[in-house]
Amino acid sequence: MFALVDCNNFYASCERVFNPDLRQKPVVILSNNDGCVIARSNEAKALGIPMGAPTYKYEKIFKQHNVNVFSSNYALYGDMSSRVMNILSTFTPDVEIYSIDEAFLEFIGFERFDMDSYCKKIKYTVEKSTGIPICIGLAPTKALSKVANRIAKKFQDKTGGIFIMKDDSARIKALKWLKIEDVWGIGRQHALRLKRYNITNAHQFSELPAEWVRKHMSVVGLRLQKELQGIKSLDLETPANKKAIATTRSFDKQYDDFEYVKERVSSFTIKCAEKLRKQGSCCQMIYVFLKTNKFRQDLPQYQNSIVVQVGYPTNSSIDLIKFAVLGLQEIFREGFHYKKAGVIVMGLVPENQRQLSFFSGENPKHSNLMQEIDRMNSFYGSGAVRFGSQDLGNLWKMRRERLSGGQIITIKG
DNA sequence: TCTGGGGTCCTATGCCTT
DNA sequence: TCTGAAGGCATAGGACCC
Repeated sequence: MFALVDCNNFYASCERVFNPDLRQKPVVILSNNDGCVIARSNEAKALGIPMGAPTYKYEKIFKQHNVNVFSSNYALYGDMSSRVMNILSTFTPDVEIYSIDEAFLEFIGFERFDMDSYCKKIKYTVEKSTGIPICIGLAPTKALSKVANRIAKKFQDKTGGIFIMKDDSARIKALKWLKIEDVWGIGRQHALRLKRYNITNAHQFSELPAEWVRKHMSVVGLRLQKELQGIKSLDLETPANKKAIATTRSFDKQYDDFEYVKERVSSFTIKCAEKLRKQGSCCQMIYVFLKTNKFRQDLPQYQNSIVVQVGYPTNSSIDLIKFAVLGLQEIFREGFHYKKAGVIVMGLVPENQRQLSFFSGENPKHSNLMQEIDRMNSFYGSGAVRFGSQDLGNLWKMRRERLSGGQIITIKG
């Protein structure tokens, strides 16, 4: 059996842990740059504030209904998330952390357990120790546990936040209830196509001929279909090292100056290099892109990207900046107002397995230097040590005007 | 004025080698 | 030596997730 444990309105719930006055009140959390709404409490949902709503369009509604609006505070949410995950792992050794607010639990050898009361115990323990409310869906496969979780959450009054798909008739009833566009793994495009064939719920999808699903939705769709039929096709995934690492941001304003964009790209590259070293990886390619503001169709539009082959595996910030700026010079065009740029490092190999080249390679001194920089940044705070290409005057800041006072208290040992 | 960020997997295509 | 089939690899793009 698989359980999907999902934290309710996670970011909003985190803010409430640190400020209990927010209970029963509408709360929304904004994206980076305070651009749009990325999390809402139930009260905010009831006001009709949709996911992804642009902040500026909803300011009036926020004011009208005294909505508590917060900039996102990922350090806080990450810390709360690991507290929840730690507790979950005391209930079964088989846990897959699926996202910041969700985990799959597998129960092998629990046949004699009363899963009803076991799930209640999980829910009670998490909520009591962290203050974060959760819902649990239990079913024979991962995809079905997603469905069960949805039911647990949707009908909380009846389910108490826990739903167990006990037999096949429960499975069929649940799938008939679930709209096709709400099935995990079926996005907008697939939902549109399925509806054209009069497939409107998950049960109809599960009954489609396998060849049709294979043809139109590839092996991914086929696996999903089997899962919904109750045939296990997905296992818990063990955490692997990342295959690509990205740092991309929208700017606070539009910029047309090369030096400004260069500073941003350098900073993104440094961030990527830090993430590489943290994971113990080196990259062999670096992808740089930039684009104008797609929402300003009245202005000339331009976007471009480039993959720069580094030639040797490295995680040296110094080297990577060099290559990223070379790439940027290739794609930058004068006369456009840029709104977003990003850096993605790819072709990752483990640091200790890199092939050294005779003719080119990282300066051996870099490794020690980077270690020292990472150490100082971790001690004095991120950004304590900067590179010449970065904005030394700290001119650029992400807009985070509505940060809550939530503090993380870490007790070591 | 103001619309997020970071990932994964799969397929199609073209080129090269066997 | 030529030819076609088959397989490997890189790349781009689409679809999905949170």
